[in-house]
Amino acid sequence: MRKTLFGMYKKLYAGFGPQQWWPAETPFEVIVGAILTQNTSWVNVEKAISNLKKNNALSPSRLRTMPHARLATLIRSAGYYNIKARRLKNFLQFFSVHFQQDVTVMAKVPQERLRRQLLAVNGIGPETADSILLYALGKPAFVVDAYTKRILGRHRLLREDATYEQAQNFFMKRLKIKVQLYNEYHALLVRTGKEYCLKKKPRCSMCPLRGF
DNA sequence: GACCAGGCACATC
DNA sequence: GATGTGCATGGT
Repeated sequence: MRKTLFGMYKKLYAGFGPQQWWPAETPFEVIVGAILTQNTSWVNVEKAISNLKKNNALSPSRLRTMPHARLATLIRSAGYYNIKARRLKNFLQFFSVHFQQDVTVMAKVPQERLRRQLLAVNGIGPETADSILLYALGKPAFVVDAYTKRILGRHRLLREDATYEQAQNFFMKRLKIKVQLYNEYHALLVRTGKEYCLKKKPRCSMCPLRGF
């Protein structure tokens, strides 16, 4: 098969199988995780989330009304805990005012409009917004992250310093607009990135994309 | 001890 | 519009 982005997807899927993303029990937990995982490894986020659960704090009302210092302590393991506590609270304020803390209400807003609204929240950038749209709300937003750009860059498909929108358009213009495809593709890119497309010592010879 | 991780806002030029 | 910096823990 000629080099296509769908061909790349098939190679990844053949190599790794389904990734079962997003690892969370509820859409709200997806949103919290999306904010906590900013520039942070997922294992550290898992600890923070389980800590929130253990303290019965993982609900919109609890998080919104909890003192900043308390929240920061609970999410400490995720790093940047002061900033992330503020960002969570920014989102929860927005979530309360516009959607009555109800994910199904938020999901009724048309995708483009909702994306702009999310981006207007301080602390939510393009990747976090698209992660929420795709993995919490099931909307077809292709999520781009550092691994995505690195992999495209290493395969000379796009400059590694391309903007978020450039990388996202690169995928969305070439793939069918399908939630399940976007879901699995991003998860597979992260999986490959973690295991093989490392920054300093890439392990290309073992990568499912070798020879692509 | 250096390097890295499923970013983002903000300052400055 | 591009480029630099602060934010912080925990694993390799």
